[in-house]
Amino acid sequence: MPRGDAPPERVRDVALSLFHEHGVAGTSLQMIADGLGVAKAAVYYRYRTKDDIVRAVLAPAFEGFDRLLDRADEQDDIDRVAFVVDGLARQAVENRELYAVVLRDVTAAQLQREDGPQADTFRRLRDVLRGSEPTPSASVRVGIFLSGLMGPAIDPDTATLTDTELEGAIAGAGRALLGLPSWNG
Amino acid sequence: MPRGDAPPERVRDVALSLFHEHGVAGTSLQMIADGLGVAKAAVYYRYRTKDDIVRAVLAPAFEGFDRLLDRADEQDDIDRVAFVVDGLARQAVENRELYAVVLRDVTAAQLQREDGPQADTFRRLRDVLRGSEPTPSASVRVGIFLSGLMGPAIDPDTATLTDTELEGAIAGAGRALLGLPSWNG
DNA sequence: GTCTATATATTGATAGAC
DNA sequence: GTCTATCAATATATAGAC
Repeated sequence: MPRGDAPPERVRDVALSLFHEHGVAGTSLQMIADGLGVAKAAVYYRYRTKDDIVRAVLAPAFEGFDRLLDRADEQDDIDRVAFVVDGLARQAVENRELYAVVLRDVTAAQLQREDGPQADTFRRLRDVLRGSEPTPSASVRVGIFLSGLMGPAIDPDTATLTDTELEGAIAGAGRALLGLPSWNG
Repeated sequence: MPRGDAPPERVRDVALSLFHEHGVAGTSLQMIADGLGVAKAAVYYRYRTKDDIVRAVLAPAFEGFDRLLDRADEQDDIDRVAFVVDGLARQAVENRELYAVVLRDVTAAQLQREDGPQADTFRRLRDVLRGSEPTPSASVRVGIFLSGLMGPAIDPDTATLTDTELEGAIAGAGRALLGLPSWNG
């Protein structure tokens, strides 16, 4: 790869790390360019605005959500919630930084609200997780699970866990929270 | 109250609302001054730097945490976790915006890491909630509860709940998550 | 205590050379 | 495709009048 080359994929990687560390609003285009080792204008050649970069960084998370929800639709009603809980646990662990930004960052949340399809995806997620009994208590537990999902993934306290251990622990916690039978008890 | 008066308490209120809506990094001193209806220099007369404002806004949350932990120390071992869960649920509901910023904002989290006492408070919180069996799974569940705590409090989906309902639902979810007997079943 | 005016640095974004 | 140079706007913060 030639010197100074900054393909869109590398821009996304560097931007994601910076978004995770400093937040979207706390990350400037200069910081992204510095992280890539190029000038600002080289980044603007790939993306027209900063918002375009943010959208490109966040998009894979929503593709993951949508794929998971589509497969969940094919499950039996009884297994559906557990299927989504397990899938979210796996995706959150596999892509810790991305999920932390998507689920925590206020600027990212604002963009999501302005984007119809992404807002729909979150609605679908909440509907499925709420299950057959949409009580207020169930809505609260869904909210805790969704916003708590990335907590352990970025918590220094649980940083020593392997991906497999963390994924199992998050899935188990999600089942306990949503009143599902646990896979190990 | 005379025209243009901006006591420190009002600065904190306006700043907190802006931090909650735009994030700490996404909030400028001009925005705070505009929200107060005064010039920037009037805000600087009360606080020397923007960081000072952020610290003044976040401080009450840590005072609340510390008070709760001090009272928890006086409880029997058996009741201690439930006592902290209930207390956190109450405080999160009573001060939704503040807890959302403290528990979600990346810039706020950075300030917390740089501040020894605040980092200690979070350690104490995690230690108590983890309970007598500090397994990795317990650590994960504590992480989910702490980072999920403010999810329902700012979720439009559960915005129609009264404070009492929401507090009860969060406390119940925390008990289910941390393996405690529920107060209502 | 609050104001206007200002200083200096950085922001997102563009123009044009190479 | 990447650069330097530059734009207008905004950032934090200060000086000094009232």
